[in-house]
Amino acid sequence: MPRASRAEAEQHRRDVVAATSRLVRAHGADKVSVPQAMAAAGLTHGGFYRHFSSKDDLVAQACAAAFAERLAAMEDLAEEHATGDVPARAAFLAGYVSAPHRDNPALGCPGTTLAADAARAEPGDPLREAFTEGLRNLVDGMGRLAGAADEESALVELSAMVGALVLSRACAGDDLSDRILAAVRDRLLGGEEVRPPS
Amino acid sequence: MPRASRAEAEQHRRDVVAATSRLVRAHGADKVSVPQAMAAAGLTHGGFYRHFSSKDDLVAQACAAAFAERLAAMEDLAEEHATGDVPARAAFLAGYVSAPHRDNPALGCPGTTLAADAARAEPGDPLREAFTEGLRNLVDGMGRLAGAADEESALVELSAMVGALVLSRACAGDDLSDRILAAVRDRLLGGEEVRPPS
DNA sequence: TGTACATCAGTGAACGCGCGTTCACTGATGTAC
DNA sequence: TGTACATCAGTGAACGCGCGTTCACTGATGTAC
Repeated sequence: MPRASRAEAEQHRRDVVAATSRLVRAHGADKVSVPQAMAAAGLTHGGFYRHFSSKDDLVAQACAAAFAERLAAMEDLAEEHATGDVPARAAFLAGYVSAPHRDNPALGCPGTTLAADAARAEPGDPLREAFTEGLRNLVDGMGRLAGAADEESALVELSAMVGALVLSRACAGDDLSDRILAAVRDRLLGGEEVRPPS
Repeated sequence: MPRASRAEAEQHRRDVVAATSRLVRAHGADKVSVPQAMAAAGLTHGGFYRHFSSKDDLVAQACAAAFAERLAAMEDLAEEHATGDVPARAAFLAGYVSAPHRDNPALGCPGTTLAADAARAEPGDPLREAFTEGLRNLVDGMGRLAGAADEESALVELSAMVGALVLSRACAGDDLSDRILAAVRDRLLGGEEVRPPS
């Protein structure tokens, strides 16, 4: 594959970002190498620097893509439940604080999987910037889902949700893991009956 | 230093674990190398395998030490406030969900700093085991601080606290970081007046 | 529409580096008498 | 208490490996006429 068309090349770039977005959520930024990221999109590592200025650049783009994906899912959920009997907020929450989300970090919220990597990055680091912007959008999105609740409520809820996911993943396999999810889900839903999103 | 006495050697082992406990909380398990861990205790890397069976073994011991340290601090707090006018729970919480804790991960709660590493470890991994046990003890300790509240409440509170710390660290430098801490602290304290612990 | 040529996406070998781990060695510590 | 010797904590060089990054090269794509 010595020369792809511009459209193909652009698609390759998107493929690498999408694949890395999943890999990095599952394994952490440090555990995903440039050759692995390229291979996940069917390419060899040599062409990497025609698409990205550095590995940090790719990771930051992967983080932004993960947040964008999650926001899109939230928008869909808001539309689905706009006229239904189950509030969109409850559906979102029940899907978020759940065993499937715990067990599939690769497709899960980057707020739970990339926070540690963002925290360890320097303040000027592109990952830090991407994470911060993504988190801001996520908080705004939650406010919209809940019907313009105050920011404080959105921040408290999101903290509990993220903390529950992070802790339950860290002790997955132990009884405690399920108890954490159940406790936070029940408390945040306040006893509401909820059909989990499909 | 060709041969230390047994007592010295045991002290060296403890020094390495203590130093690694701090390094690993600040930078993550992957970013701390065996030579760095040994150097932090004034040793060279060659003698490492007389003390530890592998790097994973050291990291697990460092995790356990970090939890033990935190639990000891909780016990002290409980004693200090046993007869005071400020409930121990409120003092603990105010210290936990705070800018100093956010800005000093090296000495902070391993529940916030090592959860990501534990989550990415395999279920049989010694780090996973050490984290799970430490977390269980932390939950129990919170129950005792709050005066035998139900486990569900302790789990919900701890999730919110950990989530707030993790997210605020990931966007430190941005306004959002302080707002997260303030929101969770205010909500959990329910408006109580609190003197932060020294 | 054809032709000539410059561009550049992707390849695969190579670079220097730090990693976790191993090992022969040193010499003070610990022990047996 | 003194002596002889085995033990072993710590040293520093070395191992194979995978990392991020660079580079000469290939040949289809894109463009100018």
